[in-house]
Amino acid sequence: MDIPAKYNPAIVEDKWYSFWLKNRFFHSEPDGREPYAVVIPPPNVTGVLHMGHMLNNTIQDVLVRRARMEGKNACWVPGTDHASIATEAKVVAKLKEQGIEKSSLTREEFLAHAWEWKEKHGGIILEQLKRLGASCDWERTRFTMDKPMSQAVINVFVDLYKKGLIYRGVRMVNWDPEGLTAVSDEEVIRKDTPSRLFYLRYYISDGKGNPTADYLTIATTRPETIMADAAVCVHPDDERYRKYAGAKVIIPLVNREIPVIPDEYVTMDFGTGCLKVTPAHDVNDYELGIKHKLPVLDIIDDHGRLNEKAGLLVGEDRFVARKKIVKMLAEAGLLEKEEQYSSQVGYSERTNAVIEPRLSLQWFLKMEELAKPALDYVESDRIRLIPDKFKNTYRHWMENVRDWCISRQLWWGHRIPAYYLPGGEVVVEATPEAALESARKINPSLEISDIRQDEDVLDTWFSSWLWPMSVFDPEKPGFPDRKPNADLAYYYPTNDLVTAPEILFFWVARMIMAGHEYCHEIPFRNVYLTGIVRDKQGRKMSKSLGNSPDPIKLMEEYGADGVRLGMLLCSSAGNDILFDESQVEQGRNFCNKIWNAYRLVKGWAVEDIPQPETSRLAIEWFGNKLGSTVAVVDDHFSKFRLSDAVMALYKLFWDDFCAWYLEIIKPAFGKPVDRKTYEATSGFFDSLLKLLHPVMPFITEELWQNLEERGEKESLMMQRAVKPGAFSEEIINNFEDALQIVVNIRSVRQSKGISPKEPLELFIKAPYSNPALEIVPKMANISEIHVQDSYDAGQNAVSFMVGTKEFIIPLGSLVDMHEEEEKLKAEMSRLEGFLKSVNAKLSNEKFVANAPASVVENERKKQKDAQTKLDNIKSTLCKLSKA
RNA sequence: GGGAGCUUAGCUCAGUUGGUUCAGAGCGUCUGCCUUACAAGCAGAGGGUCGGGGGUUCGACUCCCUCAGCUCCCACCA
Repeated sequence: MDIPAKYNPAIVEDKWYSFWLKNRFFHSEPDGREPYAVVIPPPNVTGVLHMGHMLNNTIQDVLVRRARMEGKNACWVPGTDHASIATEAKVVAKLKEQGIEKSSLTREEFLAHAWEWKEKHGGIILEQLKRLGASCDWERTRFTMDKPMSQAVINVFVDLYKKGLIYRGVRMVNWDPEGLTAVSDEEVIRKDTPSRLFYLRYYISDGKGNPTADYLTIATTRPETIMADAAVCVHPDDERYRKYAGAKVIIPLVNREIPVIPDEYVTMDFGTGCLKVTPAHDVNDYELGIKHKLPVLDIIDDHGRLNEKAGLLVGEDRFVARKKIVKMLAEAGLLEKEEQYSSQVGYSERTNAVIEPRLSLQWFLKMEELAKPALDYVESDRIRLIPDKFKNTYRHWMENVRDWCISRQLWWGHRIPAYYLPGGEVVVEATPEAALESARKINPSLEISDIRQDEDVLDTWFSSWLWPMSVFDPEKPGFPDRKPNADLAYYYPTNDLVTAPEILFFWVARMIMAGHEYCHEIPFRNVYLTGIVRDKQGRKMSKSLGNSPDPIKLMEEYGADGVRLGMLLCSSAGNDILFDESQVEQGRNFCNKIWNAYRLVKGWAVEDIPQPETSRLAIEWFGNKLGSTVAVVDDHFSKFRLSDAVMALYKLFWDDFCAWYLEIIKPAFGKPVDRKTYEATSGFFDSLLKLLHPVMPFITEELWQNLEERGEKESLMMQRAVKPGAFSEEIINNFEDALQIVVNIRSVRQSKGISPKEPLELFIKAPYSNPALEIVPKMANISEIHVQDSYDAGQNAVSFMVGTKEFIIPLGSLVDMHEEEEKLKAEMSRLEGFLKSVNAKLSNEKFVANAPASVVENERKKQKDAQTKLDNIKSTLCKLSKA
């Protein structure tokens, strides 16, 4: 035999992927068929494939390939995201390695570097997806900063601004002192961080700015911000501090007077019940400051260092300053005590720097109006979240939505199309020329050089929220009334979106908003939320932990199909995935199983000889089994129960097809197979390959191509899917009863140490008729089957039951009759107990009255079956005791 | 502190309006096999009082309450 015993994915995968590409099988254009569209969650343009991508894209590919085989016009649009902050951080780091500081470059120079980086690394992740077998329409590959895509972003900004939904305002933002940009609330990760709580003395002023002997003690974790204090706040009901109403205290070291103000915000039993209010550096304090009209003093600069307004420790980093000021306070006798304290500190998701709450001028998008219809779509199930538990989370977020800070102090991204006039006025237009025109309405003498464009770029998500529209028709977003182009009209709304729950709000919710605003439509019908891929210990896989396997290496070792199957087997929607290499190993083993089944069938000589009855029976059974399993698999897929669907296919192939069907029809070694059986088997193989193809595209294509002569442009991926077939439960049940008999006989052999080579006889109590019984002799090495009224227990025997029937195998001296008797007695008492509970149920009038008829009927059947079994056992026991 | 969710076999998970012989699957484990498709394999077996307690019901893994443990989201007491 010249087919190797082990499947080698390496030599197969490249071959077929190139073949698919060459024939443009992935490409889609609008036509008369029903469309099926999926847009990829665009990965970071400079990213590399990680396990999350593997899972996500495997699922998308399975869905897309299935739709394609169902005859739909499937279109999976790939692309990448410019990921402004992440990419800019990478470019900055790269430049630093080369000894170039970002600050030494102009915007244009920096962007030139960034584009160069993008051109060099931008394609990597998409190339990696090809290894996985992703059937994306690569001719439609998009990048969020492509010219037309960018234009869409700008147009939308202008449109929303003109609708009054975008505004500029001073807000407390999450400042990332490392990335030197504001980040959104969602990009801040709160982590329990051990810190210290310092108790500081603020002496009461005598009214002339001099300290009295009396003082208030406040607790703070941020002593370095005392220079920015605007007040000390106490609870109005706090007896301890009532007498200080209207008093002033003196900030330690700084010696500036600030008022003591009352506010319910203070928690009396935390710390000392006395709170220092620092409006510029804390969100709550800022709110308090507005309420009590306190002055705002900002003492921290962009880099997180104290600025000249601090007066003390100018130029020191905030954390260094903290240490130093504590020392100074201690030396001045103003530090009462300090204690360990664990508090929630915000960290930047991108740079991991401690977030500094900071006041700054930013662009915001009003969310309330946009959120309302987006919530309705999900509430009314026009958009389905899978699993639907995420509806709750989604609702909670949409009902408490806050305005979206959309400006970022970066260069890599879509530059905000706002232009400032010398007089400070702002105009927002899509182009500098249009801006000038608008500006001239304010001041007719202006020239283009007089207006200055905003330096900031837009949040990345402000472009990705248009993705499902702009990949098809970049002109459309920004112009709600324009007619969609042919692509958008045909593919939109898309069908399924597969993404991670962590970006449900970042991305999914906002796409729904944008879709409503600009297409008056939903962007997709189903949102399948995958789990987070974690390692065996439940830790999220991440580069920093180093606990993530390299997907490319994994595919090299186990094959893309093996990895795909491994990922799918353990992925139920919304649940996190505890990744273990053994799952991928299982996938590889399954590939090998398929490979060897093919090897077996392909190795047979076919001759025109009579078909054995056993083969006819097996063919009849497997045909029915296949029909029923396809229905089950389709049902699982329709409910996005992917791992169940895949497992059903796995068992159909491994257990039903290989372990039973092939073993039954397999001719003796060296003997030919009859033509009828061969052709049926070949047909089954064809169906199985079609069923498995969406899950394991490479190996199935390879085998399908070899199964028969194929045309030059024929491909399995373009074949029609196998439809659920009509099936007879009776045929399936009869056959599977026969299989159960085989299993029981094998089990008897194993437990009694009888070789499979030693033939045995089987006795069945009449009446018994099951056409499938014919397979038993071949599969269990039974020399004769006797169906007769009674079995004379003159010789020792073991028995077993399948259904309610009893089967007996005479074993002579091999069997320990005492042991058999004990076994039967144990079974008898179990059955008696069971019967008792069934009888109790049936004699309960309430049960008979209240339970549905079918349930009662079933109890009656249980009763009858149990009774039959019991009778059988009793009569056997009786014979045993006679013998 | 508010909200959501989870807890079923050694591991990962199913269990679909409360009712089929319903306590399941895969992997792992154990036993016996290198039986010419496959040891990445074949055959067989064992394994759980469904987190604890209470309640509703003729009937609860399933519904309610409660306790314990875990996860996530939101808000944050400085």
